[in-house]
Amino acid sequence: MLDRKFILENTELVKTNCKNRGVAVDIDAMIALEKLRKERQTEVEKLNADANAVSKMIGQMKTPEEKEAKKEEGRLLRERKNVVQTEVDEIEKKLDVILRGIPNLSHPDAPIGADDQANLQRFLGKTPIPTFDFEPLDHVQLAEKLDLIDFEAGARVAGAGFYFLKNEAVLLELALQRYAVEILMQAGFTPTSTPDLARNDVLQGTGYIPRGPETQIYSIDGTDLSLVATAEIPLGGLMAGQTIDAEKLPLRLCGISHCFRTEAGAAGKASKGLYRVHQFTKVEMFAFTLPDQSDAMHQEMLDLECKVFDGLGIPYQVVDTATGDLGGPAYRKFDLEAWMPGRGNGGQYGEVTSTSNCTDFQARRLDARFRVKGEKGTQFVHTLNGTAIAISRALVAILELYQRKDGSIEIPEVLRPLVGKDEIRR
RNA sequence: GGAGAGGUGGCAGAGUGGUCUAAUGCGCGGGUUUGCUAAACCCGUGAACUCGUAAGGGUUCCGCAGGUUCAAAUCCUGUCCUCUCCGCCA
Repeated sequence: MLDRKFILENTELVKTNCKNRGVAVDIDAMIALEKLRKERQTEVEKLNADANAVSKMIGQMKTPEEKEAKKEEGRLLRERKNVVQTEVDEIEKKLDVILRGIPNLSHPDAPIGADDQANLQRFLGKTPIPTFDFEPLDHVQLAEKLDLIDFEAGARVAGAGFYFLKNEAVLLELALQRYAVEILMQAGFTPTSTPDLARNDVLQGTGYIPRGPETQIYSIDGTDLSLVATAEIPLGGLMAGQTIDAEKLPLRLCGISHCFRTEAGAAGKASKGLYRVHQFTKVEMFAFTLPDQSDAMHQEMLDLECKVFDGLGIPYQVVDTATGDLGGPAYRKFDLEAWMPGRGNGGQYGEVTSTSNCTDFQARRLDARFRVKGEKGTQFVHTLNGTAIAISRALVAILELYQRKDGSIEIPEVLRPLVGKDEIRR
């Protein structure tokens, strides 16, 4: 959510930004509403002051008749106040809807445009794309052969999009978490394992919308809880409503959680096997920073993501996401797309991480502030998030990249001590 | 899950319908006194929004949301959280 005052003072900038992001919002309607709200609010305050004055007088009235007359006067004033107040509340609601639809500002260096492939700045990781002297299998075939994933059992138990990891896939899942957390701890991130459910107001604070036709979120019937789509949700909620000492910033956290996504409308897409599933495990970075620290923190998160994937020997490209593809909260977003030999026809890049600088957009909704010692007042913190490792997609890349001609799979070197094996073979 | 108690400023803690503009203490900031420090004494001390060039003013906030009333920290309802006891449980 953007600051109202900011929108009023920078109308053209906000309009241009909405256009760049492909979001249609009627800023002029919002400004008109805001003006109307102010007028009505002043009216409410006047009526309120008058009514309070009457209330004070009631105590001093001598005769019951005088008291009754004053009470009546007060009643009338309150009634009128309530009418105008209701009007104010309604305007406020409308304003809120518009305000929540306005996306964050965009980083000046973020490529402008809607088609995300056109003018992106990219760079590649350390590992070159491998060539195979045989026809590589995709991860579904590999997992079948080596008894690593049971999609059918997953479907029987929970429906399509669910799966059982088995055997070395489980060891890989554990190892990948340990590996990622180790790197993050060395970088000063406090590891957490988060609730997998969160209150709906926390979801909304982080910019996720529970319920509704477009939602990606599973909600628990009869409660105001939802399954989290990422640890970003509970980690953002961690500081909701809090005021942090500026000295404690930046605050680096990482969370291990299960992630649940309905993937509504995703059916039929290139989403075979583990690539697009309803549940997976993820290690997520999250940071609360001072406003002037967030750009550097964003770079730090990107560097860590690269470190994770360079370490695993996975080839990838970094994408500086174009404005039209940023979503609501992000000011700038970098994605890592790993090379997946079994994807598409002869291999394709597939998104494996995403790191966003949300500036104060989430913080405003979450009401997460900081205070500088000795200074008056508070300001909103900046929040950032980034995937350290999403197990399901990392598994796709690892299984497909590390397959050998004889059908076995080599374990990436950094994971060997954690898995306790060099290869997967039957 | 059952029974009970409770949520008030940075903290502790008073306040049970109208001078609450929230007592008091601690903490914190400043000052006086003073070889130094401490003590003592004095003054000040929350946040959000908003008006004003400023000095300063206004509105809202007693977990949260509703309700009753001319008037709510105070009464009522719901809800969240905390604590104690019982039950259940990995």
